[in-house]
Amino acid sequence: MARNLREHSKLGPEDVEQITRLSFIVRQYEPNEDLIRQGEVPKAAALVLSGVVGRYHLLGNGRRQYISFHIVGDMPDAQGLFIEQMDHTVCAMGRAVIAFIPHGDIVKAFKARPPLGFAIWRETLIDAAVFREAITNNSARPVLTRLAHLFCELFYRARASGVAQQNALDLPLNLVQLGEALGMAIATVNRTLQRLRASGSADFRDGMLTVKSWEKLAAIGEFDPRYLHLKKVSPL
Amino acid sequence: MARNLREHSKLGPEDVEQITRLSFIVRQYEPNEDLIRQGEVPKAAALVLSGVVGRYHLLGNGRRQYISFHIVGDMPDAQGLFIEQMDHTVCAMGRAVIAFIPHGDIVKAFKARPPLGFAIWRETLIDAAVFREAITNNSARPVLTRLAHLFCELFYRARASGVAQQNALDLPLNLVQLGEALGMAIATVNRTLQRLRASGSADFRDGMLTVKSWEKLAAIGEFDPRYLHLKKVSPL
DNA sequence: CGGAATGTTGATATGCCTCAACTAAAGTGG
DNA sequence: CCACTTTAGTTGAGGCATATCAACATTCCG
Repeated sequence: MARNLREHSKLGPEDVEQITRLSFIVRQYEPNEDLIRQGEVPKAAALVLSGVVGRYHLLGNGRRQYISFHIVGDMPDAQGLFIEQMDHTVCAMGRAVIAFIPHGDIVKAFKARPPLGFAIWRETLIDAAVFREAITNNSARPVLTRLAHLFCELFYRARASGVAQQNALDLPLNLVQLGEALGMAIATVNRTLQRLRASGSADFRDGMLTVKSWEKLAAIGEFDPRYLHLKKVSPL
Repeated sequence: MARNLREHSKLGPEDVEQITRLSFIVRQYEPNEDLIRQGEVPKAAALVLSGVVGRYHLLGNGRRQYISFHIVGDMPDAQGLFIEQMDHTVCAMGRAVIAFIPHGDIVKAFKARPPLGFAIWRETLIDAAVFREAITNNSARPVLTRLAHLFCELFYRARASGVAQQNALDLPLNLVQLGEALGMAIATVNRTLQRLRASGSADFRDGMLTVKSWEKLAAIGEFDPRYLHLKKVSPL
């Protein structure tokens, strides 16, 4: 948690120490299991220890719209600290290990160390920047660019968190879920994935993303990482 | 500002008093004038006193993707408090009057009255909820629903802020901007507007939205206001 | 071995985009 | 005050990207 917050915020030793004093419980989730549902009132904040979690809106027809994906170190429902009722659901994409930190503890830590509160605030603000980019991605870009952009973002963030291997990333998503994130039909996801492969930029299969050429992928995805507000990362 | 924060957060008299002590400067903007641009580093936060402002991403082809619209009482760039560089531009849609409050003053106010900080934090979190809804709206809903949903949201928020007349709202947008917000071509915006009119739910023309039947409009837009996390508003 | 989940492919349909022409209103300069 | 230009909106025709549907392949698992 400290490492990830430091990826975007300045924290002193006292702040880090304060983090280590937070109480928490850990739980493992199976693929597709929900951590917290739309309408519920969270009492603790989730911190991803391993795996990938996603957030989604439930649609009228029973389908989902995935909003964002989160990897190690992310707090996918930090907004629950000050918004009582969940307006979306958080679920494990693959198997995932999650730490839950009681809201009360976090707020107490803010009082003791305001910079810690600012760092978590900042985390929620970066979250919002990612949402903004998703609006643009899904509204204004053709499917190939859209898919490439998502892969760029996830790979870049994974590199920043240190969970990506040199050029590969565990991404436990299937075609349906990719489609529900990007607003495209499953058949289109499939064909677009093949176009990406053919371009020699990236290969996604069996929940594993392999970046063949970061340059090409970033070009296809029109990816500019500044919106992530992270420290510089060498992408490859 | 106090009225709008209270629309979603509890503030004591001391908090409100603290707000009145903030220093600020006021400026009027002409339609389409930018308040702050992508890449710039804001030193003050904008508060909308009158008019409508929008946020947008600049796309490769020179077009825009509008991210959100903001009305009286909103702080459209509160995220600038903790994110140095703007990843999008904020501009006036129609004529607008804006108050700028120096970041330093706001942070000082947080130190004096933490609930005030939490209220502004909460404001940025509601912002994020609006973004999430926009992702779903633009990715998963057909054009008629999409347009109706946007109108529902803006009208509902305007009612909460007290700027809407009984059933009408000044919405200084043209078809191009509506299209750039919803990811649709201008011709489609036009035809969809006509379908809305024909449905007897709402009429938008010359920058004025008239809600003929809130029930119908909310049904067409599949609108559920809970994601706005406001106190109950009687919509009509 | 059968069944479920996931991915693949082709054929067809369609919603929306693009383009282009036209109207209407508003602003501008002689 | 009137031609002229500009801007915003409207409409129709045609095309295309993507959705939908259906069949089939593959893998996994009990």
